[in-house]
Amino acid sequence: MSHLLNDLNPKQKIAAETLEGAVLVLAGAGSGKTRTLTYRTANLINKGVSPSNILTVTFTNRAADDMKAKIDDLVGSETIEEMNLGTFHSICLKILRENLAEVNRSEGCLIYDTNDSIAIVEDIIFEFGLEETEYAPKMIFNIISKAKMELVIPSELIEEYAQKDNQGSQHFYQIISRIYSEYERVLENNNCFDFNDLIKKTIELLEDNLEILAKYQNQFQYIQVDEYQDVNHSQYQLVSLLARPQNNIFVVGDDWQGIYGFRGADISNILEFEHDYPEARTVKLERNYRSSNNIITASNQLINNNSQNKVKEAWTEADDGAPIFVARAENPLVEAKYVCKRINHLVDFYNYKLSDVAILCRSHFQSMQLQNQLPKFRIPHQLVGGVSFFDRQEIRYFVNYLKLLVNPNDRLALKRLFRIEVHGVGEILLSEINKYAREHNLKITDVFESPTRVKGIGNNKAANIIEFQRRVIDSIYDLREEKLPMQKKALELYQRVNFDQNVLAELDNPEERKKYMDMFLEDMADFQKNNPGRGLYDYLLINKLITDKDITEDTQEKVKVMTAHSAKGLEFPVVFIIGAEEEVFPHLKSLEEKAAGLNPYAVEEERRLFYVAMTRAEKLLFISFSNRRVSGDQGQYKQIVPSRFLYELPEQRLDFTSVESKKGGSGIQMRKNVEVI
DNA sequence: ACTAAATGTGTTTTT
DNA sequence: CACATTTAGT
Repeated sequence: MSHLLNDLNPKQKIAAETLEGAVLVLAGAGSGKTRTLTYRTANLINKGVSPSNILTVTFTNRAADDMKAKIDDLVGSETIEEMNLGTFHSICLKILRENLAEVNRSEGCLIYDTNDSIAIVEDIIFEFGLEETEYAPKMIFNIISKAKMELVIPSELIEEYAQKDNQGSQHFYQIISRIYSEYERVLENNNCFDFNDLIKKTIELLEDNLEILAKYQNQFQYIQVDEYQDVNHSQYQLVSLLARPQNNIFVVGDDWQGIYGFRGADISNILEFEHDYPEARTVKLERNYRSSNNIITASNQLINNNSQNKVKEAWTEADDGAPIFVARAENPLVEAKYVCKRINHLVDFYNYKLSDVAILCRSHFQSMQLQNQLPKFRIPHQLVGGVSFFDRQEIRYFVNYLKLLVNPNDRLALKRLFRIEVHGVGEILLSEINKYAREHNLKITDVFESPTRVKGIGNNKAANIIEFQRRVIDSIYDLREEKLPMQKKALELYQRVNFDQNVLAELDNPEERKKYMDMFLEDMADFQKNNPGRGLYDYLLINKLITDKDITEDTQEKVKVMTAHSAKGLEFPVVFIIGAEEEVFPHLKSLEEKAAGLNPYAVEEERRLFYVAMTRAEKLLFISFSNRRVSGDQGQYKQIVPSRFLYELPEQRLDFTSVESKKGGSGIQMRKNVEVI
């Protein structure tokens, strides 16, 4: 199998052949880092390492799937199943599921997403009688979440944060610490994990149980981590814990592409790898195989405006290629039309396919204008990320029934069902019911049996609650006992609670929602067919962890629209970056964070994100911005300042165009080289 | 006292 | 334009 490594260049080969000890691969965009990682894995297996002894961590599920497919080509599919390949979250979930009792959870334990977590915090704040204006649930959750990523427990929170934040008083953090500890208690009671728990609880499990730690350390003889620049403190701790004592740890990353600071990612992990592992071997992959020289040169010049960089070059033997097309549009509508026209032009005259094209934006909302215009130009498109199928209201509603079916302890799901189904009882009465249950040491569903005991609940309201209890809760508890295939079970529940009549009919557009519900039930059937032996529980868990589910299925001829974040790791012959404007890209929040001194590197992260966006392009790169934007309702125009990043690109590599809508006409005038910004 | 309708607001990025 | 908060109505 030695020919396998001949596909690699000398540097890549060194990386793929260094199997023992700590290795840091600094790999620029398009330098073949996934390829190297894939070949190294195949090499390990060919050298006799058992696939089950290899742990490979990727940053997204999509990257994991990609790599699986590539390794599959090299070594065959049966070994893939034995390998531990996935995101931190999915790997940790697997470990936790093997040791639920040790982390105070039991069968049926589900995952709370950010919305769920905030809802829990909101309840606690309400229960503690705190003012939501002063203690905004979202803000509190962010603090808790950050603490969990840094492995700070409630009792440590005060001294960790009170001094650092001079605006927050000691008192403020004392209260947050109390909320945090209550939050942890509620999650345990509800038999749930939040995203951070997946990492944090795994570390606690390993630290508290030395034989379990030894077992996994022994299993994961070889550890490989992709996108190491995006690893946060807890993930870093987990990796170093598992890698001991042999420290066969191979990390790949690019400090220029660290864009997840907001999620706790700390690029000093990659910057200090050689300090953490003094024996480490460092390999730099600097040759770019992806983009034209103009794109490489321009993006290099951009990224060198950052102060926090590891010394690294990026070079290519490719030709200059086309210049980078920069366009100023009169307003966002004109900008969207410009993008559409260019795409049609490329398809009609330059032999590009629609699937060659990606449109990247900073924030989801920017894609609205495009979503309107693309169909008008008959350009099929696919929105990647954003509001997914599973975020639709009716799907979210129905998932609550299923969650309770799987995990009867999930009080949040129960509460949401109550809010959906029971009319005439709002926030205040429900908390009275809760209080009654607590004081009399009853389950809340026991109180539902005879609700008139609670003050404020009269006969009419009681009747509604009892009806809810019979139709919904009893159905769910009955169905728990039955041994049915999950899709049958879900369908049965759907009919028993009469979802169509009781829920869908109350919402707007019930017919359309019904269609999505049918799709949902169909998706469950598919899952069941493709994953024999797995049940409803797996289905719910997987949908929590996989947000880019629909990306792989659709390989049709479509233009892809996505955020720069979700474009990471991908490449396209043609890339459009829209909204290259101050306060959009770089985002206003980052500018504010920097101005307030909260995060001096906020704008550097935006620059890295812009760098990521640019380096997705292989041949053609278009960057556009608008001149003015409608700000109020009635035509108040706000002048827009072009992004500072545009000024950081080398002029001689650009081709500047100004785009205006012709008065009274439908066309767009192109004036070439009017001026260079 | 609670709900439903009407107004107001403000919008990062994701596992 | 989707969300939350305020206001009027039952």
